[in-house]
Amino acid sequence: METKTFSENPPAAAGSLKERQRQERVELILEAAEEVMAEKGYYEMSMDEIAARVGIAKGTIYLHFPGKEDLFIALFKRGLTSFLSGIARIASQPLSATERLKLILMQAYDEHRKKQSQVFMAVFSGGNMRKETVLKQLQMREYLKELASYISKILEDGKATGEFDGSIQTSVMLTAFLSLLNRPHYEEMLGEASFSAEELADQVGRVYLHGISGK
Amino acid sequence: METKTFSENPPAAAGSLKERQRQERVELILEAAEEVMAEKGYYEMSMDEIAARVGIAKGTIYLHFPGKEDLFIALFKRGLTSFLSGIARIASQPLSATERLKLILMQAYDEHRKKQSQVFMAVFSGGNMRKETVLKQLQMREYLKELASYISKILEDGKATGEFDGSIQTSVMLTAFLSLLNRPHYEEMLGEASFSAEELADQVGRVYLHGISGK
Amino acid sequence: METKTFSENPPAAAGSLKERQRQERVELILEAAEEVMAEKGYYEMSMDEIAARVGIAKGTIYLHFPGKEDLFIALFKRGLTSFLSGIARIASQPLSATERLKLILMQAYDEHRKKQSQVFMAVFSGGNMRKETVLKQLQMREYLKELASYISKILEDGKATGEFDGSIQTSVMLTAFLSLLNRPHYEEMLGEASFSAEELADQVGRVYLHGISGK
Amino acid sequence: METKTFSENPPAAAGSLKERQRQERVELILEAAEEVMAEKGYYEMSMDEIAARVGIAKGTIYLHFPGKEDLFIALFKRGLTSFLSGIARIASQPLSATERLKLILMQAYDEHRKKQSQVFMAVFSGGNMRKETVLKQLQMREYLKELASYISKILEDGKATGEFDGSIQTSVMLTAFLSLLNRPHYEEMLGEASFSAEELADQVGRVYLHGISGK
DNA sequence: GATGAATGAGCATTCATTCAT
DNA sequence: CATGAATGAATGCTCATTCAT
Repeated sequence: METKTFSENPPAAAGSLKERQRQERVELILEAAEEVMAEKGYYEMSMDEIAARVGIAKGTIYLHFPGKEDLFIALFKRGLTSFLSGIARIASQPLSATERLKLILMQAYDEHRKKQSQVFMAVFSGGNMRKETVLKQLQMREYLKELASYISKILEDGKATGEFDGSIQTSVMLTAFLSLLNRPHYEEMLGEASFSAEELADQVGRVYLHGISGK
Repeated sequence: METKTFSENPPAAAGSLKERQRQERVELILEAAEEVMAEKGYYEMSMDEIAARVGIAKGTIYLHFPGKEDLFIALFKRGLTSFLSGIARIASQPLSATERLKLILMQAYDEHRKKQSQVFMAVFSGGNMRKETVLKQLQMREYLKELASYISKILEDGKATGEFDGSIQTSVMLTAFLSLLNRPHYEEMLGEASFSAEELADQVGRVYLHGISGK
Repeated sequence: METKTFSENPPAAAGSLKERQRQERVELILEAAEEVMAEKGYYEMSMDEIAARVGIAKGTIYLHFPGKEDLFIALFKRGLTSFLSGIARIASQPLSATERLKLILMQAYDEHRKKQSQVFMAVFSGGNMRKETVLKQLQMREYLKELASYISKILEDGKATGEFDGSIQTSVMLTAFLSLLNRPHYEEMLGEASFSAEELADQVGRVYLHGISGK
Repeated sequence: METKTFSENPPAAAGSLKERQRQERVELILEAAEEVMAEKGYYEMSMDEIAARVGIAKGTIYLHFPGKEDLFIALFKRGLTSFLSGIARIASQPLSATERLKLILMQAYDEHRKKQSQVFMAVFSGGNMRKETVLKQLQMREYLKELASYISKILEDGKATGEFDGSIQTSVMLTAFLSLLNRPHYEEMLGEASFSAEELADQVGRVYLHGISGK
């Protein structure tokens, strides 16, 4: 897809050399921003520090992003997109709905993607940014809806096959699932031992699927 | 001689007039701060705006709180304490563990307490503040542990009576429960219709207790 | 002397009870202010701290002094007056000009009066306060002139008796003498051992009187 | 190819264009600060006013100095260094100790250097700043000691040649000399006519060297 | 008279954003 | 294009002064 129609610059067709370099730059910036964001959160992420980590001048960031908020939005989209692509892959696998949900949990808890998740989970869990900032960006909604629809689809699938309880509203199931996705950090606050991604996914999966009730 | 009665020193229970007024002021400030905090989050909550909303001078806030962080801490404690008192009441009722959890969910989703919850939920969900700020305050940990212990107690009770599945770790149950407590705002993001507190509590409660699986 | 014509208050002739108490208050405030001033200097001397040290309310200070500057002025006058009375006593003694100067030096270096001296020496050595603050107060000039005149008188006396060199202008002698009066604190900066008041007065006196030249 | 010449790194001797401009800016700021400092003292020297006088934005100052204190320290060092360089030149001249002291006095009284002297004299005369501020900066001590050592050296020289009285402690001589260095402003307070630097140096020199005693 | 809570102007400092080079 | 010096609005905080009680 990605039919970019931006190449109107005089010099050339913005071939692939320049463009590739440009994309690289953007990528580096996002990576650094992600790092800082994960370490310090939105408000303590300074453009200076990002630039410094990339090794470019502060002004250069503004060549690629109109402002700090926009950089964050990009970060968010990137994280979500990456997450989504994983979800999409999982969603399309010929597995039971149950299996697919478990895989998604595992992906969410995966340390590897942690930083990226952190960025958009931060938005989910609220309080982290001016809400307008985030919501004003309509595209974000679209991405979120896409995420929601993938999961809803799985939930509906499950209902159809009888795997899941048809009497519970899908939106509630979805909501609860999303809540559980955000790898909890109460652990650290409460001083509990951390679980591995697998363990956590397994146990949380059991709660989500079968509840905490004894039979 | 010096037959001092019990209320002559200014700092402590200084009669009731001054002290009452003082408490009122503090309350007003906290209320305004809570509002701003809920609207904009910690970093965009400015002392100026709080003062303006209360209708007092900026300096007055500093008569009651040493600084912005302390004001936040107070806010946090206030929210958590209020929440905790509800939890404590519920926890002590002669109800089944299951019933008690449901009541707690209802309390958490109650619109009335929403803003207060938001403040300390914000801390839960992280990213909102410099972690040091929050964690340096040891009492906070204590309060959080108290919350955790109330809920853990109920969970253990349930396990003992056979209501809950003894093969799932209490810490996981707890973690999942806390995650679900935070009234989800994906709703608004996803444009879904909101549920009432009762409905939400009921449905989420079902998921938490019995899972989403069909029988 | 002190023929105060301020007693026009309705209640009474502002007898001596009220007035005495009033003077006591003023004295206590000045004492505390002097202390703080000596410890922290003008700008870090806060009305709050002074009030706290006296054990009165901040507002009460304003019943006796129109403002911080005025309090300082009073402090200055008090120190200078006290110093002056010493000078006056010394000046009037039937001693040689030389002896009298030595006594003045000793008084200046006397640890006992240190705090009081510090206050007005601070003005001398400049930089400590907005110059206008000090100079706007014309009376200060008068007091300073009085100090200058006492010393000039001694210097002239000395010239008359041949004790002092008539070819050096009195104003220079005066200026140099005043400079030497301010007990130096380079000592502490330079890490030198401090002298006692006597030693210092003696040695500085020798320099001032006979110069550092070998004969 | 990258035929880098010897001056490509920004931080260090970055060529001469940028660096020169930078030094100019720093110089302008220091000059303005010096002015304000001389007029109002440390506490009433506001960053705003300095910026305004230079004609730059407030933030720009912080590009060159980490904070107000540091700006002051720089000011102090600058004044003292400048003064010291003069002293060093004088001290090394093949003149009698007496002559050298006179030259130093002249330099100190020179109107031209007045403002610069004022800054570090302000530190000398104390009261002007939180003592910690100044003394915490160890280098300051070093500079002061260097000044003291230059003068002590001259004094010792004089004693060795018999010019000066060997029975007076060098530290006292030094202390007295430093006191006299601070061009007295009692003049202005006392309304006396000011002397020219030469006259003043000459007369004060006579006092310092030979004392005020008539033979 | 006292009090001390309230005021609000003033200040140092930060940082996203701009723009001349 | 890239740079990074410059900007200036915004913010937390202090403290002399006022005034209702």
